[in-house]
Amino acid sequence: MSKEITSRSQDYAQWYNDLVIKGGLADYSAVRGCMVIKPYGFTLWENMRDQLDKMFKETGHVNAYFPLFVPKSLFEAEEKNAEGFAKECAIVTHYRLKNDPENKGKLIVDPEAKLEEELVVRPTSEAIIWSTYKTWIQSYRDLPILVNQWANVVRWEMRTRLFLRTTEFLWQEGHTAHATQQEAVEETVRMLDVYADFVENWMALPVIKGVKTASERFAGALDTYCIEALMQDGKALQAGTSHFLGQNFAKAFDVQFLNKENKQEFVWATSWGVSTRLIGALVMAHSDDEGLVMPPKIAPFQVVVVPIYKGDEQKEIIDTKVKSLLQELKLAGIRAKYDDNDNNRPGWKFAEYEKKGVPVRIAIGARDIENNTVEIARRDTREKVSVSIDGLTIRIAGLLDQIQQDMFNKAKAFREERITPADTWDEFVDLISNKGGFVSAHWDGTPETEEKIKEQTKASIRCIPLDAADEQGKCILTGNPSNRRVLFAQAY
RNA sequence: CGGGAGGUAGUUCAGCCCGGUAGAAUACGUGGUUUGGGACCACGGGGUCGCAGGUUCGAAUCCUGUCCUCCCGACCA
Repeated sequence: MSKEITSRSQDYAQWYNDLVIKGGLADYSAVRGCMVIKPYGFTLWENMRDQLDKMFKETGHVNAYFPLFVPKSLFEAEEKNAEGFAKECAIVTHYRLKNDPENKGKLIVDPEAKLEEELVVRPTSEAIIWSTYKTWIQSYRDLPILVNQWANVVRWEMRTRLFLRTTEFLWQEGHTAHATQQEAVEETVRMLDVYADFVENWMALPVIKGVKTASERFAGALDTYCIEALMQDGKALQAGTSHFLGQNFAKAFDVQFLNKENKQEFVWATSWGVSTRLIGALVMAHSDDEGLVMPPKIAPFQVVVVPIYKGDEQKEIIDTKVKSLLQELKLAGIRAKYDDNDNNRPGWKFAEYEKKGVPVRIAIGARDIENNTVEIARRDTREKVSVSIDGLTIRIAGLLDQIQQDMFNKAKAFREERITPADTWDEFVDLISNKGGFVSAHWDGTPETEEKIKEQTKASIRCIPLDAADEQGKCILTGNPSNRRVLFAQAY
């Protein structure tokens, strides 16, 4: 990698950190690799969570909650899954502290309180959930089980980044059990579609649906489906995954049911998840140098109203106007905030809410009262217009829709611009290192080739797109035959 | 776990090379003037300089050790 790109990516990391921290979403915590999600960031997460939860319920799922701790013996039951996560597990070995006899006021782990069996802090919940499902399932009449849980998980990563890769993170994980393979595959694809729908229509972020190659597959899955998004620095980000687990977990945990023919069968499984990483995707995809840009549909505040006044008299008149305006906005289902804090001046507030990415700002001052107008500024384009206060709510509602749509279109145009076909190795290398984005190229289907390409270019196969057309071609590296193109990119 | 940078006021950092009364900006508190793109004045509170040793009359500064953080790499959602 060239020096220039290295420094550019360093700048990008700085830009990203500033956005997250100064935008008020999150901050570093005192705990290694963990972050504090601040109220503004958590409200965003809640909005995302509520919508996803609604979509899960619309597709027949229910929520439940399983333990944080997984006994090691359960964890190791599904071999591939255990192996895949073994290197990044936090483990509870003791259950008690005691006073340090040699160091007053300090505590040490009580060696007497060693656990007979260590507890793994879940990096994912397949093991604990499937050991439970065993007790829930006897007959085909118990199927399907369509359960989701909202939870935290812990993965002891070497290096962390706010939202994108923290030691502890929040997510949802769906775990379903089915009587047939076909049903399970359908479920896997259905949930991938739900994710794509959510990310595109609520987060205004276009994604590519695809299947992972064997080496990128979830540990223990037969197939991993994914949605891949493109960030503004040209790197790809896996935004969500949906796994077809086959009968692996059923066999590992001995989950069988009696079918209609009175025969024992292993159940078929899926799991799927998205995490607070989506917030990282949102930040990297939409923000500009002024700060965050929130898609209206999930923005913590959709509208902020800033009063501009001299003296209490003007303030009172504005207050009255704004009060009825806020009421109207609320009735229309628009999340609005009135910032009449007297400690900060309007200019300060303008800058502040731009950093936070509030989609629409309404400024109202004495001049406006006189003319029966307000000033509307949209965050995404930073355009300002003065409009009549009559019919404002309808105008704002329309504007929010427009912003949502425009943000999606902008992100999509950016991505389309950066899906480039490559037919020779030189072309491929040039595109990956200089242009970035997705490079669509032929691959011979072997893990060895995939690995070599990754070593040489740092680009991995992000996915085999679901809509990839059959096309005869030659592998970009080996020249061996291939019958469709896959998408390569450098990734987070 | 390798490479780099860093730990000094709530925050961002200067001071360190060349040892000698701990600083700036910003944030915070009080009072006042302000308010259409990050206001200004006055006064004020706030730091055992990451931690532990060592050298020295004297250490933020030099030496040794140690812990932690960030960035890059490896690993990964």
